[in-house]
Amino acid sequence: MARPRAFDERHVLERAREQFWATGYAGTRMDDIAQATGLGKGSLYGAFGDKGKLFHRVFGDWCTAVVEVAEGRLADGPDAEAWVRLSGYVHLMAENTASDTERRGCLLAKGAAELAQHDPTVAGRSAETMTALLTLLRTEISAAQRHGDIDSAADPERLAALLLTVVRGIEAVGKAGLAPETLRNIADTALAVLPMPEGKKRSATGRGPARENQRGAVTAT
Amino acid sequence: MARPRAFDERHVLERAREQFWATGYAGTRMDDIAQATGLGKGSLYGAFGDKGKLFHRVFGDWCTAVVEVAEGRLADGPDAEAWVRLSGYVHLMAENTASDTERRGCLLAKGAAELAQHDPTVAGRSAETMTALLTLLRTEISAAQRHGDIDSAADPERLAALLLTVVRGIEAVGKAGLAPETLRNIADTALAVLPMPEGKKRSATGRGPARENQRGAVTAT
DNA sequence: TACGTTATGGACGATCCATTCCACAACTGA
DNA sequence: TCAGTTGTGGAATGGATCGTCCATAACGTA
Repeated sequence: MARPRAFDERHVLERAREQFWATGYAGTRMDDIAQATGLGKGSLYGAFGDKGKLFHRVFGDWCTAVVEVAEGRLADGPDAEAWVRLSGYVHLMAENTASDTERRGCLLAKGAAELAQHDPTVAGRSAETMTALLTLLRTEISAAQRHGDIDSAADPERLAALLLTVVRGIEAVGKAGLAPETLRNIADTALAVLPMPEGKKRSATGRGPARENQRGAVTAT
Repeated sequence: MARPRAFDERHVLERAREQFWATGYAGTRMDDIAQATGLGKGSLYGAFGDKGKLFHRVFGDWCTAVVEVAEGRLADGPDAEAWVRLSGYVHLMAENTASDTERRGCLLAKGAAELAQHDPTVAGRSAETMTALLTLLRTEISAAQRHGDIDSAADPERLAALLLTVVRGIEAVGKAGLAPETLRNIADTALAVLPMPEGKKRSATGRGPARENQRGAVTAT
């Protein structure tokens, strides 16, 4: 019927994401994206609308990825391993920030900081993402409570909010300049202070389980 | 000797801060600032250099204020009240974010998110600020430990990093859209999970002490 | 009071950037 | 092979924005 597209949409979105991630919304020019993707401006605008729509697309995909990473590690499996999943997730998030040597931070945080105040779409999407993460964490905490790894007297909703705050906070203080090793320690400490059931004991200063290797994989934070 | 300035520098910096705070660095125009302050561009540039220098000035002042707020509440007073000071500070920070109805967030977080990656001045200043806060929190935690309000087996350095992360994290999740009441709960929960000495007991879900009124005062977050 | 110096503020120039436009290319169905 | 449709890329456009310039104003000093 007509000339087919010569580019892969996913690929273009990836490149666009890199740009927005690196330089923020206002800081990236459409020319940058055109150059980074190899597309002409005509194709770019024809396929994605305008700069705002393109960012919303990228931002939305990122939020989806953030939740998917969490879903891949939380709220699925036997109660006996809930604690391991939970601490694995928190450590993973800390590791992501700690190994972000370029200090790009997280596109979710960056986008929200820059645009949430004036852009309802961004504000809404980031709020959705937060509540989704909250739900996953709460579910996992409840599981850990059933298995006796967390004091069942504690309110899982509140602990989930605390953990989410710590995870997002690690990102924030990391961007603000705290050392990578400090960030990893924070994750350990946060897990260590979660209330244990009577009898069991975890040291508040103790190190967490061995952390997994990161191998430079870029994971949505 | 010459014509004196017709404006108050502090006042101008305040207005400039409002602008940067509301719309970020890239998002504010020098014309906006000129209009907001009533100054002409000539005066503005004559007095502050260029946009970058003006922002650095505003950002630096903000960082100073953030530390001063903390200094005004922490690390000064008898050990017996250390815990009260600590929880007062954490609650104050949460309240600031919770009552930030305009969703402006914190200029420190916003500026760091937007510029730290490419602007060494901003990066350095925000890092300094974090370590200053860390020191204040550590001092206060040590005091609380001496008085027996926090388990002395815990590493004050680590607990301080955790609390700082929670405070900054509250700002982040607040900007991302969590409800004000949730933010206040997070502060309570974070304080509740701090390790108590053997024998004493705090409930992980218990509410903190009554929170002070905020009266709409704008405090550096 | 006259002069040198600094402040003022608005017009101006130069640049940057999002978006549009257009001539041309690639493809399909008739 | 031709016509119709959609994709392509780069030039052009129009508006926005940073920073400068300059004629003038306000002050201290001689």
